[in-house]
Amino acid sequence: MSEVSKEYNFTEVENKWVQSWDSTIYHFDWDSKKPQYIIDTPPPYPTGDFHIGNALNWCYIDYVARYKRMRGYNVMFPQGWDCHGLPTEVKVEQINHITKNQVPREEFRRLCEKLTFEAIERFHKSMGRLGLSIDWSNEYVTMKPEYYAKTQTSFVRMCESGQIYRANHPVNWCPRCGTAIAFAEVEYDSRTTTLNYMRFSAEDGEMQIATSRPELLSACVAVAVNPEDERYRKYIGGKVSVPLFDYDVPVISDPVVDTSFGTGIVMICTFGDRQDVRWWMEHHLPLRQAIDREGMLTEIAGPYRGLSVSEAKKKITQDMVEKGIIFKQEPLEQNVGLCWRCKTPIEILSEQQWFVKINREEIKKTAEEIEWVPPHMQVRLRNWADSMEWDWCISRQRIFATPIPVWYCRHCHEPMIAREEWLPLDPNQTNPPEKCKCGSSDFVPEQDVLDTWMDSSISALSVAGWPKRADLRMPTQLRPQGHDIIRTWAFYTILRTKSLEDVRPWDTILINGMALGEDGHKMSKSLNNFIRPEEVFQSNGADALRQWAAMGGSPGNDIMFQWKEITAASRFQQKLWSIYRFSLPLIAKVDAIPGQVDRWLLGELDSLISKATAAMDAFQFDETMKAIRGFAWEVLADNYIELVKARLYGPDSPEKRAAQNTLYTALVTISRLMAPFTPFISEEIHHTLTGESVHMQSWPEPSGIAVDPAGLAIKEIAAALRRYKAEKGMALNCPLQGIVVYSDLALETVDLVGVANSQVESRTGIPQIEMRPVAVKPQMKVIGPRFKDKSGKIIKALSGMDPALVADQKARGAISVPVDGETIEVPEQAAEIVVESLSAGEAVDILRLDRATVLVRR
RNA sequence: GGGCCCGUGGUCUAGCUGGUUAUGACAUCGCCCUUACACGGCGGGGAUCACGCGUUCGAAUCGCGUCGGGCCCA
Repeated sequence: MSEVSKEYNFTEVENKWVQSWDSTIYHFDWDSKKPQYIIDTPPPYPTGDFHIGNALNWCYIDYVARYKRMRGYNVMFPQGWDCHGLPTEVKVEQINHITKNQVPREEFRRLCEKLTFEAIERFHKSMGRLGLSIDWSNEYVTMKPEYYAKTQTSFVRMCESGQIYRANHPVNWCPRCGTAIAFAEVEYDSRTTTLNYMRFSAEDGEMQIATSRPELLSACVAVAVNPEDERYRKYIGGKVSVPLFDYDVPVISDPVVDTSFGTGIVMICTFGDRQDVRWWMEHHLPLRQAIDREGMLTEIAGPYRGLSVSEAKKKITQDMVEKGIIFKQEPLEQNVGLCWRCKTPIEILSEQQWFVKINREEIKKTAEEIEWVPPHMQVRLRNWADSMEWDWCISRQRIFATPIPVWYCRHCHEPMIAREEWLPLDPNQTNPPEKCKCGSSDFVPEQDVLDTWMDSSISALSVAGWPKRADLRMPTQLRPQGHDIIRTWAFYTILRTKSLEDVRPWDTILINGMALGEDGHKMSKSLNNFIRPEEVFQSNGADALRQWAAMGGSPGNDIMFQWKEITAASRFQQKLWSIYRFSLPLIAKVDAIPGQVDRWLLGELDSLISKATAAMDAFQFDETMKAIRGFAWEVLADNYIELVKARLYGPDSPEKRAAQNTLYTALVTISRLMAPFTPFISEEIHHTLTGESVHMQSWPEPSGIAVDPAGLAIKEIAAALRRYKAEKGMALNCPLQGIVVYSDLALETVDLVGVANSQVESRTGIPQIEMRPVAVKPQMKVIGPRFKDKSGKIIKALSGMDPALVADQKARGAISVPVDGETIEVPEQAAEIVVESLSAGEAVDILRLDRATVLVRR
């Protein structure tokens, strides 16, 4: 018991508990009668580094999980791993010095899996060190057959219900990666290109058009002008000839054409940009594909066939300048779409791909059924939904991903979609056990694979038991995630859950901000503001990092990482440790009747519990921690302990036992309130005091004790005496000649004697000194609502009245205020009187407090 | 060009269903080693709450506008 170290040794304590905790207490109980609280935890991409941002996300989830468990919920805090994806493929190629086409598909996939498993292991270690209460019995790994069977099942079911289809449709295409990508994977960057002015010959005269993409000339399918544009009205409905390639295209009109851009005439190609796609669909134009999957020009480009886009651009421009077709060039600032992965400019190609239908209205409606924390984040999802123009392209031309369970009949070309009972499967490894409708059993496998978001967008369903469990636990209760993936993960999850099971995925979505570096920029290796959680574990421990995550800012806002916050957290832990170290040999869990000061402390503790509970229910972790810190530091340590020290050090008595028990209660309660935030130090304290794990306890309930005003008065007197001594330059333990406290609350003196180290006399009534009202202080919140627009005048009049007169009237219950010649009666609460005391030459100093007056003999 | 968010002492931050003494941390200044803690205690200084207009008896808080910053998108 007396072996408590002076300094809190976080390394020793945290390592001890990491090793001895039993993680099965965090397992979800599928048969429990308690209300369920299932968390749809983000499955991170494990091949990356474990960084502060990950830690922040998980801290938020862990606070909620631990709190809800303590509140009596059957909590599932599962963890998944979103494995598939191009970054892993690239890494495997680098590590093994191969390209994916040099080894068999299966072999390449195996290499990717190996790398991923190793990465997951590293994450496990860091997560354990962070003290997360994860339910590892519900871990999922998207690259494992038992998970991707679910992805495939979802694909098959959505095909059956017509929500997934295969079609020739424009897609965003990365020529370098050789794959289709979704809008969510397109980044934008501004580049300077050239705007070329060129001549097209029309039936009567010529039309001058401006384009930044002359290499797409052979893909030109129409020329458009604004119907309001007087200059070109006569051409509408006619034809023009495409130069160099010499074929006719129609001149159409469309109000979207910007008359002030270039010449006001636009060349429509299939496809230069998204606007081209819109026009192409609206005006039912033909398709002329001039670029192939490798980013080379096709045969319709004639002599330019086989050139890359940039080579073709150079060559065509040069030829047209020489022939006088291009007559003017100017620089143009333009935003171009890039592949998020390799930053190559994307092209829009028309491709045979698989698509998921997007029902914007249904998604937005479902989003409304979900509670968004903070609420404005829902707007981002709505805006994103409204900006979607085509369906979600889900096929990818990659290897490390969930295979699309489809074959094509070599004879009739009909697709054969796998049956659910055949899953999981890779069509490249197995043939369908059935013949095609046409009778043939000769099939070509689908080589494309599914977008990785197809895996992770069923996370909520998966953790809730889909598709096997008869008692599907949908909706889940909480989705915690960052605001950066609202348009992807949140959007796709809502879409898929609604499509597959016609329910919302979650009751609540809690959005966290990004972790910023100390320079205020998003934490990244390239900016060199990158902090590893391990650094903090080493220097200050996991509890300190967890406190930073809670206190750094309110949820939804970006949170800057700051070492000084970590230091402040450590100091608080040290403070708590000192309180604990002081208390341990003195406290006891005994029956005792609390005195005034004890009831003040217990009342404050009650209000702390209420405050913390309300804040936790609203996911306000910063408020909760702040309230706990404030209580432990100011209320408990600096005031209560200082007041009761004399009792605790003194001989056994009912008063001593009351202090012992009160302090014990406060410490146990604080350790429980802090358990969700700082699981290690809370456990150390709680376990030593009670012999039980804090993580098996329930959340504290208020005991219904109100703050005792007498106790509060004593605390204020003690503070005033400390201040008095400080001002007089006395040591704090310097005895005073004698103290008399006057208060109607009949104050107990036991603690005041100790804290002042002096004789204390307690009297009721008012001391024999003169008190003079010197000013009137109008109370706006009383006057304002009652007298509305007259308030200003009343306030002015009140302030100008004789303070003695007002004090007199106030004592009688109402105050008459002269305003504009009439007299208005205001209630006595409308004014406070500022009083000055006159010591009248007496040999005492007077300390005037709200609840007491203190005379100190000089 | 559009949407969303933000702009509070030197720095970071809370408050923002309107009520006059604006929260906390770090930093800073003065005093104090008081039998848990100097990683501590006590006391102090420091903010026209970005700017302008408006609503209101009253605005950090509500509305409009301007400027500055961030994120997402076109």
